[in-house]
Amino acid sequence: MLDRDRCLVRNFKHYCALDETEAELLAALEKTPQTVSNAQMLWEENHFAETLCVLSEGWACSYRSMDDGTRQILNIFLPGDVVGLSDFSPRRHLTSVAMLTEGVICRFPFKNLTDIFTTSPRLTTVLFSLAGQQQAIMAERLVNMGRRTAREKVAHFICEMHLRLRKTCPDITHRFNLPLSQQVLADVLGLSAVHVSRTFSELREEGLLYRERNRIEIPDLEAFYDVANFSDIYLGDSISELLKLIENDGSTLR
Amino acid sequence: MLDRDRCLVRNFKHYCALDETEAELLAALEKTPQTVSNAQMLWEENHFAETLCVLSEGWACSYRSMDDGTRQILNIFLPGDVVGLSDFSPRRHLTSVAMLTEGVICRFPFKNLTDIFTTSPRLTTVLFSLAGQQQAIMAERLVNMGRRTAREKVAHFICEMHLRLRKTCPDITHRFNLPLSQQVLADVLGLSAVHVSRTFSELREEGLLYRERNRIEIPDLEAFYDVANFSDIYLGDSISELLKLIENDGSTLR
DNA sequence: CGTCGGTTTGACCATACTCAAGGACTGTGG
DNA sequence: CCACAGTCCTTGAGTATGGTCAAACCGACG
Repeated sequence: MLDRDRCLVRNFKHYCALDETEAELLAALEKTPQTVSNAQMLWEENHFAETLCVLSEGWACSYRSMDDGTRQILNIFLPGDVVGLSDFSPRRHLTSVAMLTEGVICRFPFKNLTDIFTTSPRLTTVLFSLAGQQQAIMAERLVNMGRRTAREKVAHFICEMHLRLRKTCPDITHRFNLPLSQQVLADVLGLSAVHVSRTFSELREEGLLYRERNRIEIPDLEAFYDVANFSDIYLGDSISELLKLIENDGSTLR
Repeated sequence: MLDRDRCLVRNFKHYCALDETEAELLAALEKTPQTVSNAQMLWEENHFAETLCVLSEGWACSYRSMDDGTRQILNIFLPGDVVGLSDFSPRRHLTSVAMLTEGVICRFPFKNLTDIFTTSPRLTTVLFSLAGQQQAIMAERLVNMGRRTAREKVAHFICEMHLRLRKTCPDITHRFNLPLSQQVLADVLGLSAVHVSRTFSELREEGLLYRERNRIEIPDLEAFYDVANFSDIYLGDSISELLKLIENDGSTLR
């Protein structure tokens, strides 16, 4: 198995040492890689939820379609993310998920997840934390939608993406690739595509942000974070800290 | 221990049979009941997260404070809810939590949660599902904020509360108590208090919704659900169905 | 070279915000 | 029993942010 097929194992090793059993449990989630094209749907709203999946390569998003034909995007997924964790509770998917670029996904059945619950409390904890992180991202977006101007919304979202990408590619500084059209951004931020365009123009004229095709450039990060009122704590991954808590006093653990 | 002190056990029994060990694990979460007054804070944003808590009686909400003094409420908690599940990942609380009425809470340390992970895969599954449900509610609210008018927002939120309350008090029909001021509703919905007032007036004049103090009356539920574009699937608790899935093929379980 | 998706720009409009004043009700102390 | 403060709600007038519609543009790609 190639390393690029073991996104999750790599990801999790970042948080805690894995023994063989654990590595196997995780690797089991990525046993069925499958290439998918841009805009391909992984599943649809209301359909029976048979599998989750790991996004090994490419970008995806979950969304809800509205009656009037518009949609609200709820989450953007990056390589290494587990997609569908939040759809775990109801047996039907609450959201549709579609690719935003071409990529590689690995579907796996719920059963693998419950296997992890029964076998490894440590992995369970990490999974719980991952779900929590996704929720934190959504909470932040809720704040964004409710209490910020279009300008702040756009800036804040760019900051979020910038930071999330830096976590896996620490060499990113003030330039990065953002394969999202203005229509997609509008669907994320609850704005119209036209207004997103105007907002980009505004930011460009002020020299705060340049965007060309999918290329983003932020000349002065600090100034830009300021526009967005961006605070990064909600993305802080203190999972490893959390695990320490368990291991230190949790003699019952393994 | 009185039954009213074992909110969670009662709640969980709704989903699956509990053996003694499991009941004890859950009861452990409610060992330290504590009465709290209206508006009392359970914890504050950015503070070190030492405990979660079970809300045994009363209503509470989590929120994020903005620089300009306003706030965005993220979640409303009802009796029986576990508060802070989403704050599990980062060691600091990402949101403040305050009571909306007087009530009773039971704080418990993270350790209890990880104990459950190590001991009972079934409870773990249910907890995971509960976290998922809370996320589903937030997702729905995100849709609400991004893609609906003030009128729909207000109506939708009332519907959500109506349904959530009915789950624990099935005798509620078209009248119920909603102890939330218009300012609080505004903070939930990303509107101004003034506009919430106008919206209520509009709905009242159309005979769709009456509100007096904290009393809500919905003369025609179907018509009202229609105004809200409300679909109840996201609140459907299919946890029990999910557990069946585990038990049926999961011979490893217990 | 023409088509297509994505973007830009303008003109106009609507939804919801702000500010401000007044009203209704509750609880308090005289 | 009344005066008062305090909270919550209502209503009006003016404004602003962002939506809609429509046309033109631009670069990619067949």
